[in-house]
Formats: sequence, C-alpha cells, structure tokens
Amino acid sequence: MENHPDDAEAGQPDRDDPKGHRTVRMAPKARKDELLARAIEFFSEEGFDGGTRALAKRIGITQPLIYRYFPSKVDLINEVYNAVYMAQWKDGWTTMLGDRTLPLPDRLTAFYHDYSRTIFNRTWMRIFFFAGLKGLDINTRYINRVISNLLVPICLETRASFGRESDAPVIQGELELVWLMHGAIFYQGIREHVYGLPGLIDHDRMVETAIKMYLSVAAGNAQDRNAPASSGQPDRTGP
Amino acid sequence: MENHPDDAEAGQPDRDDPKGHRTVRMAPKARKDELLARAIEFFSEEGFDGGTRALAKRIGITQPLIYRYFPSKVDLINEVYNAVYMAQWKDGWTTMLGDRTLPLPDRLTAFYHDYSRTIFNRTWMRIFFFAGLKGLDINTRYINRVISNLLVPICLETRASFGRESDAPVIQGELELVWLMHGAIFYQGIREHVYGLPGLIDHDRMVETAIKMYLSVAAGNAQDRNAPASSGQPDRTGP
DNA sequence: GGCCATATTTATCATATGATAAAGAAAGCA
DNA sequence: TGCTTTCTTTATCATATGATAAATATGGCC
Repeated sequence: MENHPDDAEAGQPDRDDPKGHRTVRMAPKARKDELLARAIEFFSEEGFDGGTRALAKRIGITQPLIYRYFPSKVDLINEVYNAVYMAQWKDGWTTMLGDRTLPLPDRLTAFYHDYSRTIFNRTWMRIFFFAGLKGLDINTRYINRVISNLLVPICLETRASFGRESDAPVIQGELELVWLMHGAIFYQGIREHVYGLPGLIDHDRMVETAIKMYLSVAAGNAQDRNAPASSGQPDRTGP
Repeated sequence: MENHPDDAEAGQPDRDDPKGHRTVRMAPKARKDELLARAIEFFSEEGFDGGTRALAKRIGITQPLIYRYFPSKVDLINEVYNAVYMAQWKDGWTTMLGDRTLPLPDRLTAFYHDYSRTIFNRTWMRIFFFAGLKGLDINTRYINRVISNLLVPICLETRASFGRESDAPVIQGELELVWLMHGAIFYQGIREHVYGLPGLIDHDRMVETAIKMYLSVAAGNAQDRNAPASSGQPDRTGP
C-alpha cells in the first residue's frame, strides 16, 4: 500500500506466481466470464474504487488484460450491475404476489422467502450500497422496479384481501406501511452483510414475523377506514 | 497540479477565488473546527476515498493546509467519526427507555422520535454506511453500543411490560423481534439518504406504526409463551 | 509604522491509478 | 514442423493521490 522499498514482488507485477508464466490461455468467452465473476466478488469487497491492478492480481492475470475484454472500468462495472441485479430479477415475483388462488399471507411468505434467498448475500447487498452511495442510477432504477413491480402490487393485494378492492391509485399511507415491512426484512440482510454481524439463525421465521406485523396493522387500518377523515391511523396526540 | 495546458486556474491551484489571495487568516481552533465541519459534509458525499485536494477546494484553502491541523487523512477521518457518532450519542436514551413511570409504548415512541431526529440526516446516514462497507470499526463499535444500550433494554422492558419480568439473559428470539422494529424504522432513513428517494411525509407516524407492529407481535408471543416447546412462533410448515 | 510569530501558500516527492501500444508466446492448422 | 492467429504480457503514459519542506504574507503588538 505505501512504500515497501525492496518488495520481492517488484520484478513481476500483478501475478503471485513465483516464477515465469502461469497463464493458461483461455477462450475469450470463458476468460470474460471468469473476469466478470471475479470482478463481482472484488467490487463487492472493495467498492468501485478498487483498483484494476488489485482485481487483476486476484484473478491471476495482468492488469492490461482486463482491457482486452472490457473497454473501460466503467463498462466492466456496468456489466457487473447487469449480472447482479438485472439478470437475477424474476418476473415471477409479481405473478406470485398476484395469484389470488392463495391467501395473501401465503403469497407474501412465499415471495419474501424467495426474494431473500436471491438478495441476502454478500455481493448483492454490498454492491447495492456501494452503488447507492455513489448515486449510480442502477440503484435508483432497481428501487423503482421494486416499487412498481412488488410494493404497489402488495398494496393492491392487501386491499383486495381485506375486501376493499379498488382501482384507485395507491396512496402514500398504504405504500409507507409496505415499506415498513419491506425495510424490516431487508434490514436483516444489511445487518449481516454490511455491518458484518453474525447472520440470522432463522431467516424464514423472521420473514414470517415481519409479514405478520404488517398484516396485523393493515387489518387494523381496514377496520378504521370508514370513520376518520385522514388515513386510518390513530392520531398520535390523542389522549 | 498537473498540466491543463491553458487552464485559467493553472497559476492559482485549489482556490476558486479569481484573483490573488482570499485567505482570511484564522485562529487555529476556528480553522480546525471549520475544517472538521466541512470534512464531515465532504466525506458524507464522496466517501472516504474523496481526495484531500477536493476537500481543500471545497473549503477554499490549499491542500497542504489540512496537514497543519490533522497529521494524516486517517486522523481527520477519526475525528469525523467522533464528531458524528460519539459526540451525538445520548445516555439519556437508555434512561428514557427504562423509565417505568410511563407506559412502554410511550417510552418507545419518545425514544424513537428523538433518535430519528438525531440520525436521520444525510451526513449521519451516509458516513455510517461508508464506514460499514469499509469494515471500519467505528461501525461495529456503534452497533454494539446500540445493542447493549438500546435493544437489550427494550427487550427487558418489553418483558416487564407484559408481566414476564426476569433477569434471565435476553434470548435470540426476543432480540430478533426488536431488530425487526428497529430495522423497519432505520430503513426509512436509508431510503431517503442512501437511495436518495424523497423523504417521508410523516416520520412520526411511521415510527408509531412500527412500534405498534412490534408490540402487537410481542403481545402475541407473551400469550403463547406457556404452551409450546419452541419460541412461541407458529410453525411455518403447519397445515 | 515596523516587527515578528505563524497561518497559509508554492513547489515538490513518491507512489498509485486508468489506459494504450508494442512485444511475446501459446495453441490450432497446414 | 512451421506458420498464423490471437491471447497474454511487458513497458509506458498521463494524471491523481497523500504527504513534506521551504517560501510567503497576514495580522496583532509594541
């Protein structure tokens, strides 16, 4: 990192092979795949400021080789996005949430179990936050997709489930409630992969509890819905 | 700096003052305070990889001046930590949570309102995540303080509030439940300051809803407590 | 008003970074 | 076996970085 004056590695940059070449010449596609996979790993640890030399060293190649497969570091990062977020998205999630042959609690449970299994891992979680903090649009685009394809449908299904079906646009209050559940669940992934705390013993039970919390308050709101002028939540300044 | 061949700024690096000196000679303490305040701002935007030159430019001083007040960048960052996290912590939070002259829901509400007002701001939230991702120990230490001074007390007060007072150590399941509430609330700060989504309209109401969710499930657990062998949560594989 | 302590700047170092061009070497094929 | 393709490396550039030493100039004090 700083000035190791007479580092033994000085003469043979970037590779950790003690002598000459270690290169196994690879087919372009295989090499590119490998590079991308290792880059995902690498950037999830180091952030996007991680250097291309460090990445190359980790893979066991020299740094300029990266530029044969990706025109620039930014291009590499973009492919990382696509692989981690776009490619792992399942349209089936929205379908699953809307399948009214099952009770809503079951649908929510099934969805969040599957969703958690997809995103609760070190690379997904960390890259997501690195991107969010940098303001990269991958993050914004992903969140917008979550809202329109997951959270809004959940709002609508919740209405229907409590016999208040309507095509009226989802209002702020409904969405906030879903965000609370979603956040409660998502935050457990943050604990583990961003804070580095030990993982949950029983993810599935945690998910079920969060859903239970949501539904119990949603049910309460459904009953209050007739009377008050505002949004069905008790006034906090009341007696 | 470098060689922007014909840059107008070439002769007067780092300052944006169009002519000569703008320097107002400041007392060391005042200058250091200003530097620290702007560094907090700066690092919360750029992360800890933000350069000292960019920071200096933002303040309107030259880069080496930073090193008169902070021996190294790492030292500066450490002072940022202390100012943002250590100095803003209130021991009163723990006291407030344990004040049994008030009903638990009121205590939780008062606490989370105050806590949110302290941490729901751009600098706090973002620096926290920059530090978490980098694995800096500020983050770990802070979380440990949250657990022992906030979450564990909440567990104990919850027991007492439901007539199950005990000195037995807090078990995993109790803590997980509190983490769900805490995460639900905290996540709303993430939405705003890390994802950059528009802020909540009514923070206070969100906090109250999250607390209500928590207490309703905690109450349920309290009732189940006698019968089942496990932890009072219905078996998810049941019919 | 001139002097002096010191806050601030200029100039510079050593190293690290993303990126490019040219040299080298591993395989497939005749 | 030798040739050709192209995967991989060496060498290098231009710039950016954290940090230091020496020169400058500001403002209080007598």
